[in-house]
Amino acid sequence: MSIGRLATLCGCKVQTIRYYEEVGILPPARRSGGNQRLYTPTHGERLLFIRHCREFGFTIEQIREMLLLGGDGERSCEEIDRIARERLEEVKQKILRLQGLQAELERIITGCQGGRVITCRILSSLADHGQCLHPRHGVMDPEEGVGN
Amino acid sequence: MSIGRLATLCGCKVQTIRYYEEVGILPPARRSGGNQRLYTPTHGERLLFIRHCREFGFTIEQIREMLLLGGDGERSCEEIDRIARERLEEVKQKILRLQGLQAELERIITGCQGGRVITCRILSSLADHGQCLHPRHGVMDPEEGVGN
DNA sequence: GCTTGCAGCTCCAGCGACTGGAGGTTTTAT
DNA sequence: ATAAAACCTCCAGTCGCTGGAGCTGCAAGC
Repeated sequence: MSIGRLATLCGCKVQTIRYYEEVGILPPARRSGGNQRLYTPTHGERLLFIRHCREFGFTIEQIREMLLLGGDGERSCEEIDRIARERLEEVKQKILRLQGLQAELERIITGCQGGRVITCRILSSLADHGQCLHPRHGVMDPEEGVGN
Repeated sequence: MSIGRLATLCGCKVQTIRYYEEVGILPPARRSGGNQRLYTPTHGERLLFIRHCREFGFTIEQIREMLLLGGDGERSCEEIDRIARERLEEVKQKILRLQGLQAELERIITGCQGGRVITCRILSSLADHGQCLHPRHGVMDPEEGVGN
């Protein structure tokens, strides 16, 4: 199977597949006489696993670890469980964070009565920390705004 | 006011301030004889506005636009309102997205009974698209997992 | 006046997970 | 045989910082 076909089947880009090979989570493919990659269904399965993990927001390092742990079928799945639970915790935290943000944004947008910029409550809310109701000011995570 | 003092007051790093100057959202400061930046309270206000916006997840480009629009006090605040509402919509979408993720992660974690890796339901769920209940498979945004 | 040490300066590389492009080669279809 | 599409490698760019190297400025204590 060519790299293009694999990309189509797995719903990702050709460059992404080469990137996964480069960072070592997808094993190098056999090459044709003209140096083109030839993939097996096994590669396809692994790539689908990787893509699915990425959709859940696992990092490449977490995926690498899971693939390593998954390689030994007799090993306890404790560690896999831990990684997944860690990710779940992150997701929950981020939801809370965003819900706070949503409330605050709604508050400042509601304040704006649609006049001129000089009296705009959105701008003044953003300018003035005194008006800020935000609970964890300045300690955001790097994916959603400022990370300190 | 030195750059270090400004950084302390605004709760950000010295490098961040220099970065904002470099990308043109914070005007260059007057320099001392020894070429060190000297800031005024006006700079401080602007920096606080920027930091506050960043905590809400506005991009540098959105902040640039808001600063530009805010510069003319007589202008209608329609555009500011639009930018803020766009951001609110993004936040709402991301919350929905993450809630789906949370449900799915909880489902696959619950499936794992803590045996050996070879029978681990977390791994098989991640490997098998057939088991995937995820609604918007493969169309995630770049901040939370895969973006296509 | 001299040293010490922190704070500042510029320039550049790196983060994560890709993405896109240049410039060349191979495969495939007509 | 030829043209188009797909492939190859290598490198730069994305975003918003962050950290480091290697230098200079400045205030305080002796």
